[in-house]
Amino acid sequence: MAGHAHPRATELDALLDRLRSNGERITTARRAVLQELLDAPDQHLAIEELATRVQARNPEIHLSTVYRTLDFLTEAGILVNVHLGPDRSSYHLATESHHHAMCDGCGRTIELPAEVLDGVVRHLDTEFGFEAHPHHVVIEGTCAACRTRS
Amino acid sequence: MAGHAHPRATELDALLDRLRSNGERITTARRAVLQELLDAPDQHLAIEELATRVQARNPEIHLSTVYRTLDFLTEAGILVNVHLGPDRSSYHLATESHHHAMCDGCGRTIELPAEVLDGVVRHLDTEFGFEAHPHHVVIEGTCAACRTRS
DNA sequence: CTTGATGCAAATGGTTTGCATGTTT
DNA sequence: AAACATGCAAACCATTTGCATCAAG
Repeated sequence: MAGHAHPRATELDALLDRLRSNGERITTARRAVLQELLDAPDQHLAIEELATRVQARNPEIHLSTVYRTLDFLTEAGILVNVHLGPDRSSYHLATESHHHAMCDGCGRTIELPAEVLDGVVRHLDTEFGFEAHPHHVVIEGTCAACRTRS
Repeated sequence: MAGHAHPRATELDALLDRLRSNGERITTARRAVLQELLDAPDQHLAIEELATRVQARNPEIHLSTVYRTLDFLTEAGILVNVHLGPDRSSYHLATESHHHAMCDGCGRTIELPAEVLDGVVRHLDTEFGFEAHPHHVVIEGTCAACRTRS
């Protein structure tokens, strides 16, 4: 089949176009940060790790720029910040909302579809009049692998 | 009815007894921190707020001691640390596990019984082999009051 | 008296900011 | 050329730590 040569590049371009059409500028730092996030296996990266990867390819990008870029992209609605715990702030693309099952043992994270909380959302509405719009909720526990291991 | 004079004092004593029986020392700082937490309306306090209240009654207690005390009590299993967001770390008593509905509008928190997540827990087990033990999960949304206001 | 907790002050470290310079449009 | 992003270095600020002193058991 022809015409799907670089899926990552395509995704990146789509994001950059979104910025452009909002009148925002495309810079090396913004491109690099998005690129690394797209390339990351599960697309979740702690700031430190992200900065390391960005700087591996673009040593001129200063850490403060990474922070500013992250803020900018979050503000622009392209990224989302998830708090996996104290000092475990991580960013990923703001695609559909989803949740996280985080293993206490290995620290790994399983992505869960947004629907896993649908029941709870309904419950909160009828019971408390609370209109929940949970994004990136983190649920702790032990993953299958760590479970058998112990 | 006689004999229930100071419920708070009684609760405090129970906690202190727990420490004592573990061979831990009872100090002014520990007593003061627990006292403030017991006195707080919803028993959730950010560190800064907690420290302010503790020092209002015991000016000699240094901020670093508050930190050390919080760590100690958490280690001892008497307190739990909840992360309501970036820079919104708060502590409360480790009674039964429960969860939090946090309003984006007013920042207030509703306490939810642990059971609201039972369905999810079951789901994660059967679906992913993930043994969830969620403590103090935070679900964002809009509370009833803020809902009508807008 | 012994062990461990505290006050204080100094260090730490992640994040933010001011400003001059370089880029994007 | 104008507006904005970046590099750099310095400022910030919550949290931590070393050490001499004090208090609990």
